[in-house]
Amino acid sequence: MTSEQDDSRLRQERLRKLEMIRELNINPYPYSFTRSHKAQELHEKYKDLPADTETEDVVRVCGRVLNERNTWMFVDLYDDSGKIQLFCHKQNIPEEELKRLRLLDKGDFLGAEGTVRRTKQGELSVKVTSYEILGKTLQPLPDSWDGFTDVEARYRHRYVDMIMNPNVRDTFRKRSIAIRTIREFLDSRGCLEVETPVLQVEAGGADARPFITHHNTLDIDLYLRIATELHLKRLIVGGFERVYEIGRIFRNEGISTRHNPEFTMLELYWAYGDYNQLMDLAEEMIVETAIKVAGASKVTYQGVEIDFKRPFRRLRMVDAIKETTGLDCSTLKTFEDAKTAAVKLGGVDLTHCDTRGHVLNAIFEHKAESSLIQPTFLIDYPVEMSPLTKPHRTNPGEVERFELFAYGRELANGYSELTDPLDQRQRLEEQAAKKAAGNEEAMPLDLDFINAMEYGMPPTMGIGIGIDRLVMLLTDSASIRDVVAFPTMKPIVK
RNA sequence: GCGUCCGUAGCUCAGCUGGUAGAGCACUCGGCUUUUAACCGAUUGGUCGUGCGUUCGAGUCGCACCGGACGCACCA
Repeated sequence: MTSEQDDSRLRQERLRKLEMIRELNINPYPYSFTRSHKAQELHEKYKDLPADTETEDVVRVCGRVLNERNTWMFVDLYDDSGKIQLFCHKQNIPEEELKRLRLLDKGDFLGAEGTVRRTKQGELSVKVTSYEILGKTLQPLPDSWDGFTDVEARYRHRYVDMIMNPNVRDTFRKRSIAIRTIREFLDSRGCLEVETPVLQVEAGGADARPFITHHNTLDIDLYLRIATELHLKRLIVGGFERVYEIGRIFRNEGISTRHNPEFTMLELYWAYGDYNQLMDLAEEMIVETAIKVAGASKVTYQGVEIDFKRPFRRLRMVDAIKETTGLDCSTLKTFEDAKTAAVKLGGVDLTHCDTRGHVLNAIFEHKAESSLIQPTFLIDYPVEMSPLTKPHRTNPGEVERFELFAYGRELANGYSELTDPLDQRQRLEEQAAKKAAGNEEAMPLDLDFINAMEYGMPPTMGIGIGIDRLVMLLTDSASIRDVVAFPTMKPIVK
């Protein structure tokens, strides 16, 4: 096991110092501190101050001590805007107070007052005349020489990760910017942000295994939602023409660098539009988000340049298959034809395929998906794997669905929503039959959803975007855990 | 669930075909210093992931287990 950051020797030492601070009648955990400037503000205000120059300007700064040199003569103080150096010298501070600095440790919070100067070395500093401790640390921070690199420890103690690794804080700021951009984009287009139930009697709207929980007084099992789709569409039925939810989704599946059991999805439903208009809208939103987060529509992800430049390529699934395998799907009339062709290609896992459409999708996933590096809308899916999607207006057996891929990964899924209640009932009954036959990922029959649709639903376009995966791409994060502040971890068994 | 790799001091790691458990950093003490110290000196710190086995002798070899990383599978 890795360190729990509780080495008793180092902690005891800090407890000893804490005791000494208290014996001096100093509160090591005071109530407030009035600051005049953040570090960044000082750097901006005094950017033209020459080296080895003093000012008379008195400032008050506060933050966390992360480094100290020359026996506390130079202290690196960090706030959430950056670093400012403190210069602590007996010339300016009473000697006994100067000595008390040694009761501090790296990691402690400190407030200081003094004048602004730039040192001979060119480092902007606060020449400290008085200081106060604002929070004593008991746990030692990781070695700043080696950094905090243990992958497991970083995720388990994310707060330490954030203290030690500025890029981690930066990633979460960017995540916030991404979500805010999307909100503003949608709000400015008349979309209404709504909230729908997390706890559901049946978990529908996607193919995934749900988490199960229990309500005590009702004495019933409930599922955590695997999608927000079915409730958002009820809102469309209810008369809201543009609704969206940025919500946590829970799926009881494997954990990997691209999957966290809980993740954040944007789902948007917009009446009177179809999947063609939706692709235009999605492009615009994603490009705007990329520019706000990464500064440009072009980003580098894991060494590969990804250009979110409009328009994104639009590629029919059957054409993607043809491009990479040479296979003409129109010659595959039946499930058996498709299976035979897939076996002939080799390397296609058909374990969960029970229809022609699923086989085509498997061929795509195994042969073509990883080659979709630049943003590409894969369009026109087989009807069998899309029970909530409107049939294609011209191509039999297909539906008006797209998925957006970038770096070979799925980012979004959208379609012209199925609005025919009779067709919907039939498709969900087929799903329910599969579920009854043991397919854990098939959708349950949500009769109330069908009932809602029987009350009438306008033509609607709808999309789901994996926010975590989008943020991964825009922040060059290799793992979904890098963009989730507190990723799911196996508990430590003692 | 399967495969590959990994587990030695608080951290980063060394430790050869089996033979006295090490280094740097951190911590503590001391020194030096009115502009950079990631300095100098000394001390402290270990059930070598756990268990069993082979052996005169195991950090090292074997087996099992625990934990982790990555990949695959599952999953958009």
